[in-house]
Amino acid sequence: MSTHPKPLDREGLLMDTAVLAQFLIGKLIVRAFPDMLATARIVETEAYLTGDEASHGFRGPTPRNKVMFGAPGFAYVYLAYGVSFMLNVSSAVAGTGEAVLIRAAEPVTGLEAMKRQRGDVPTRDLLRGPGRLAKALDIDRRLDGIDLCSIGSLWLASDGESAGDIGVSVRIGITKDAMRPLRFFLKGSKFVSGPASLNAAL
DNA sequence: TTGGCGATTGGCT
DNA sequence: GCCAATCGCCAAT
Repeated sequence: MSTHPKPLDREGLLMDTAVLAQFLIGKLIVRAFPDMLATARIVETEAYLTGDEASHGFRGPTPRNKVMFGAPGFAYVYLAYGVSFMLNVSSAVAGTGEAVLIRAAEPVTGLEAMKRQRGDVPTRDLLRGPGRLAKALDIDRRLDGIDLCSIGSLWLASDGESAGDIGVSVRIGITKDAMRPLRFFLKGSKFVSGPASLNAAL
């Protein structure tokens, strides 16, 4: 039984959402499976802001997106294209509808549990892409609204290691407000998703 | 009550 | 590279 990594402090997440998206690169996401802990290092995120037409929060709070309008550090989980779940971290003070999408991560521990969820895929592809990440970590709407700053079924932690160089690009898969530089990724990581043209290490 | 629309993925050409 | 699958959400009827 491995030790449970200490959750991030909620107060420490109160910052500009685009900055939080960069802050989360290199942090750990921890999933408690019945038989083991799975952990992964976040390597790719996107910020969704107030006044951002690509954001689910753009038209104000609804039953689906209400977590975005709550306090920071809670999970906003939704189903995309009727096929894939997306994990977001709520950001900014309550009343503000902003969030950070977790797009990809590098597996660290609990590979067996994650491969059990995903089937026979290469380790590199386990958490490469937001839908794959959610599937590997068994994340769905049951986890919508859970506290990511306390030990439970899913939380965020840090192992104290610095992230490395962070790259910036436009966000993937959106059509509105498509030119904003709000996607962040760990330069050189083979666990990052998206086209090589966006991931070039400049 | 309805229908148009996705913050994607995997399979096929 | 192209595209269908699949379904919850929500603005408009």
